[in-house]
Amino acid sequence: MAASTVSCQIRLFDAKPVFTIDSILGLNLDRPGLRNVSVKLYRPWTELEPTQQRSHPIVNRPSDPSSEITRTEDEQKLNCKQHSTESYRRTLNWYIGRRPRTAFSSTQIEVLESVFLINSYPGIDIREELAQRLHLDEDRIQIWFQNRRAKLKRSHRESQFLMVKKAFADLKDKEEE
Amino acid sequence: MAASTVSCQIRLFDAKPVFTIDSILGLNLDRPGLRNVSVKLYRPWTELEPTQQRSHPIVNRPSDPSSEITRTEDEQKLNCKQHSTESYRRTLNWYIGRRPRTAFSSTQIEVLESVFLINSYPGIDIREELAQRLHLDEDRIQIWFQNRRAKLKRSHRESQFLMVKKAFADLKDKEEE
DNA sequence: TTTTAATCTAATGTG
DNA sequence: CACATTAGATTAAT
Repeated sequence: MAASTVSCQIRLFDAKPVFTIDSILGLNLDRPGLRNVSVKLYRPWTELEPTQQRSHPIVNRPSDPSSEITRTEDEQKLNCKQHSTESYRRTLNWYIGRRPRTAFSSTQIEVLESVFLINSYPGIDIREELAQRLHLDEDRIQIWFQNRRAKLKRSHRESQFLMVKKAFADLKDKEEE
Repeated sequence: MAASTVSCQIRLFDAKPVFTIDSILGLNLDRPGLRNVSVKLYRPWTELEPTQQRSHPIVNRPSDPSSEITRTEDEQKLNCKQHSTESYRRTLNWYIGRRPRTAFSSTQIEVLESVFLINSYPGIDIREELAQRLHLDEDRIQIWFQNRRAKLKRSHRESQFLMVKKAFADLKDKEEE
């Protein structure tokens, strides 16, 4: 397996890992003309092959379940983690082979929200039925419920934070009387 | 009998599928008011406390009076000008529920662009340092980089589109010869 | 009208 | 599955 060619691109970012803000600003201010230091910039999307670029399936039409996009193996290959810990590598994978964003219709959202009201942890059976009814993949249903739960939790945390904040404010007002 | 009331809430999620999707949808149609799950959003800036945390929520102060290029001319104009309409704008923003648009100073932009040149995905540590240096919230820094990446990507897409377009045009010219 | 800060959320990776 | 993050899309202020 001639797999050694894969890793070279990733190496570029690990090679020069540390730029302090000081150095960046120094580079910018002191030598404005010399900014073209041969540092490989991190612009993953500029290296996308045209063949992989999907046209623009921005709107996923519900009546067309055949628009399913299969995961490429390239992504797995790029997962070659030798000694990483850099966030760079993660984001690199996120650019390549990302599924086109699904745009749920309002009626789909309506149904999903209704179900969520009753049960925010639908089992596989319910998810499958929803998928069939809404002409969506079961994957999308599952992701939707995950994101929806996260949203609910977030809002709960935030409202709690506001309540605590207000409690403190009230306490302070009382002290001043 | 009284003790059994406690457990019901915890069991909600592993409960048997008492609700079919049909019944849920029926419920949805019959009682559309139930659908509004209005969650409390986190909008701290909408709380108009008399004790302002920031002197100017709209326009940020120029960062360093000590070591900077005197670019403050336009910014001073801005500060004066904004005063008359500020309360109105605040009310409007409260009504809309959107954070007042942050106006970065030119020096802030300069620094951000410099860092972006080197690293368009700054980690939390760099973002925090930038926030401290530029007297901005780390939130704003993160949003700025998100938008900056989107801008770069957009411009890249557009230039690619133009290139493809031109390639087609050239091809056509050749055919006509 | 154009640019871009802000928002929302689908998608992705990790643990 | 929760969680943190990112990208895509849109809104709204300049």
